[in-house]
Amino acid sequence: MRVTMARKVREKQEREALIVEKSDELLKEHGYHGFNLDDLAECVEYSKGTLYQHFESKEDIVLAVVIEHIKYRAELFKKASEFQGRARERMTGVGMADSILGKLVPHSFALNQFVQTPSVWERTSAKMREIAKEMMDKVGEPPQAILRDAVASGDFPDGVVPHSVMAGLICLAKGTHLISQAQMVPCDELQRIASQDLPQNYDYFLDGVGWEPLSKVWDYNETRRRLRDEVFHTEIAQITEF
Amino acid sequence: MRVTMARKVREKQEREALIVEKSDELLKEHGYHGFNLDDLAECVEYSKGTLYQHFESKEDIVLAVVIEHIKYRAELFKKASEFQGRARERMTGVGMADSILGKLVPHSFALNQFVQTPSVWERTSAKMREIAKEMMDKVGEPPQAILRDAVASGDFPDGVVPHSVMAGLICLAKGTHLISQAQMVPCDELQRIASQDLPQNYDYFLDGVGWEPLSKVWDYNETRRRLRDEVFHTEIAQITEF
DNA sequence: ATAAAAATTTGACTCTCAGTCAAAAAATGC
DNA sequence: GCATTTTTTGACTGAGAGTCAAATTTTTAT
Repeated sequence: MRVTMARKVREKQEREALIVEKSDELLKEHGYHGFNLDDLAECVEYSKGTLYQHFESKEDIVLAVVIEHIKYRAELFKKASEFQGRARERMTGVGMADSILGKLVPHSFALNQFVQTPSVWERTSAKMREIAKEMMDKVGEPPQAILRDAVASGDFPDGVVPHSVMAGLICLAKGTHLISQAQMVPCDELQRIASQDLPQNYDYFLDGVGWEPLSKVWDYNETRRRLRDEVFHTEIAQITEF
Repeated sequence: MRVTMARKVREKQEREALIVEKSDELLKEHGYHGFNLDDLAECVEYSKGTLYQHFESKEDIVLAVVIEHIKYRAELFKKASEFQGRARERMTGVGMADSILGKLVPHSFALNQFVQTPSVWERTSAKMREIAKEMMDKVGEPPQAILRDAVASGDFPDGVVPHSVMAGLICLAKGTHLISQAQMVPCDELQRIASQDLPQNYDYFLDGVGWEPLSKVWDYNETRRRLRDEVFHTEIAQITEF
């Protein structure tokens, strides 16, 4: 039966989406330790056994939640890269997208990191890991396209490896988000400063690389203002303070 | 009894050190999920009940292990900050210390991050958290001293907030180490590049900040060579490839 | 429409493991 | 050497991940 099959597949997908959605809520509310499959089963109104029809393990469910966050991140990056402006402005937009994600889905980065802990990762299914990797590639596409444009337009300095710059930016962003959620830091002011000054540090780094136009001849705060109004209007409206 | 008491305290400390040491080994080998207290009890040749005389929970033991890593990090930072040279050279040494730690104790950063997951952190004892925070302060001291020197010597540019720079460096380093241990990244080359190019990215960032002497007038690869030979000789000897 | 067959769902059950605690053992004091 | 205090022990409890045979639902065949 063609029709029946199609409905079944759709229902299965819908239920899977429901499980992931409720898991995200439970994880957000109770953290990983407080998250258990008996509660989840009750919450989605299916038995525990049925959960195992969709996911191989508890960790697999957590990875599915993380994949949703990655998907959202890829969307925001895409939007940033479509901004009309110089390549460096668009890369600034990518950094801003990350900041926005950190505010809209605060548990996102820590959960992402957690699920990549070797002992957690190895309990996820190969299928889910595959999807996660594909989704991560999608995240990488916009920044890579921007880098290509930067090189093509001559804004990017000779002798600098584009991927190295991307690595630097991504590491800077990742480190910042994790520091801002950290329980202990090498210096008390650090936490407040880190998340607050990420845009500034982005500017420093790109100036150091020599990516034109440098911040002394271009007002990137103005760029960020435009990004805020023109690109991330909807997202920022959902954040109480920005 | 004075003498008896002193011996008892010492024995307790020694046993605690043994538990932490063996836990570190077990965690390194089997990861967090494969690490259980029955195995640990057998390994240290004490019963499970005795473990609970020293630590409030499994997570408390993990935090104790992380504290040892932090202690080692503080030592390396201290050594770096005592290098004879310009402030920026010494800060470069701090970055190098982090890279060395990442190679000598590869599971260190991921475990550090893991223990700070809210649901793990809240299961640790207040006492252990206190020690962790004190140790973290020790980590922060050398970089802060270097920053003070940089400002005093005039190497540090006006109008830049010193702590913001420290935040940037720490975030860059943290992000890099976590990326290098990550299971999924936005782009395949990233992982190799990230850890390999951290010194380079450090230079870019500090150039962007405008911290004198800039890398175009000073050879920081030479600085790193000197650090390697003069400061981190012993540590680097323990690493197979650097 | 009905029965047989196939697919899906269920929750009681197993097993592992963190954490407890009463009893045993060891250390201390007199 | 005996009584008291301190320390150690490991059997036990409870929580929760993962399983699987039985129950239920859906599909197919007649």
